[in-house]
Amino acid sequence: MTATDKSSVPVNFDRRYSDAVTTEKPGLRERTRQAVRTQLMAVAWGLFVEQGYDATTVDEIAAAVGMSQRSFFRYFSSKEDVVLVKFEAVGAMLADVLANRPAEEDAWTALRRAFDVIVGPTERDPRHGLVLLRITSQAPALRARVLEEQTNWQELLAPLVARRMQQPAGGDLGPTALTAAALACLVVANAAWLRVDGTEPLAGFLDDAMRTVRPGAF
Amino acid sequence: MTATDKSSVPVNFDRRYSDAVTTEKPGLRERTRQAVRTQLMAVAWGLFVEQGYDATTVDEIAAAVGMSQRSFFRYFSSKEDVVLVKFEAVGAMLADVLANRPAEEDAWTALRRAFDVIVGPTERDPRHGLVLLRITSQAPALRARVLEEQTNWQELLAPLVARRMQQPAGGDLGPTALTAAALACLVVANAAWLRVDGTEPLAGFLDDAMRTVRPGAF
DNA sequence: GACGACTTGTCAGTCGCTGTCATGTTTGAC
DNA sequence: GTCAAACATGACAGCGACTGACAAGTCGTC
Repeated sequence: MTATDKSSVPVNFDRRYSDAVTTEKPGLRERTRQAVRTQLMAVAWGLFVEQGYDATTVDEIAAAVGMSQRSFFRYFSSKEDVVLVKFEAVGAMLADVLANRPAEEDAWTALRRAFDVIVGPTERDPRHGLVLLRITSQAPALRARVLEEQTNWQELLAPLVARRMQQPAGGDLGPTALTAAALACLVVANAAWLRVDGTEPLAGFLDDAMRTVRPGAF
Repeated sequence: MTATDKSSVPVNFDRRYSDAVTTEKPGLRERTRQAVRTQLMAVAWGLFVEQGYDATTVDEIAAAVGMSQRSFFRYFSSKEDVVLVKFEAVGAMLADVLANRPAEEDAWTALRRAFDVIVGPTERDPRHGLVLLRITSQAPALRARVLEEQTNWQELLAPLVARRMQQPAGGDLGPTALTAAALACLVVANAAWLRVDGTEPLAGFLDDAMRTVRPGAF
């Protein structure tokens, strides 16, 4: 996925924030840490689905994996974070796909194709995506945070979009705006898809939305 | 920004029908309540500007107006609410202006013109808008909530946008998407404007953003 | 085997927020 | 004018998210 590092960082030196993708040689400690994190997420997710996000306390989650509440917060910076990490990964994937789209493809089409990273899985099995959307839409604070996370995607994608647009003037506002518009379409499409409980393909909604905003594109 | 409410209605309009209809008018109690609310907002705002949103506790705000913390929460449902009410008013104003734009104006242009409700005041005096943006961007949870509030605007505006678009098919997804895209442009423009500290006109940023998303419009 | 890096639990405390109860104070009916 | 219902407030207790500090382990390395 990311071509960042495999050995550039000293083995055990302040790894607290580094957990983007599962690397292969992070050392035993880091791997157990990842394992705990994963387990924590799984358990938390189960509880969220079962009884709702708000109704689930951090104490419960911690107890369910047999650790103290304090330790939970050593793995996740907040309760919201447990959900948000799922979205952070998506941002990186979007950027990756977008960067590898054919150079001659126009920005809007490339964005649409990048979104296939999200659309694809929902067609193979919509359940996971639906659960994710349902949980995030039930708690207002969480919903808000997800929205904010998507503006982070914006910053990731905008530079890649800029490369596909020929307008050196005007700063990077144009590319950012176009990216933001595309992401807005994604959000709208997701909402529509959730509203019909995934019974109609997400791709259709997304196409509708993006074609309406830019008629004539793809 | 300042919500000069329905002051167009004569002061003692309901006086003569007061016993015939259930009073929708302020009434003394409701007016003192509004007064307290306003004072609370003013004081809170001062503290936010002075020492930051996160660094200001609800206890402080309450003490500054001489009431208990408990009573603060009888006027605002949350600390965030003190800031958010400023945005709720804007949504209504946008809808109002949009509804009154000439019917033959296309949707995108009408949206741009509606945004003048926001842009206008920033040209007369950018300070208020800048402070608002600065406060809301410094606290992540708050920023997220503002973003969410803007999706509420979306629901307000989308039906009005729909009327300006000729495509009965496809449900209301198209209008919603277009509205969301326009709002995304607004957000992006605001961010750019904040980044230059208001030294360049917001209108320019907004025009750039919206023209990039829909070339050829207005 | 000892040292240092790392992890954990416990405890105490802050802050946002809520329910409840016991006081006034206001309002509206009689 | 009186009185009861309606409302506003403060005080108190409590929950849940989150944090800092400390002490007690665990584990890899030299």
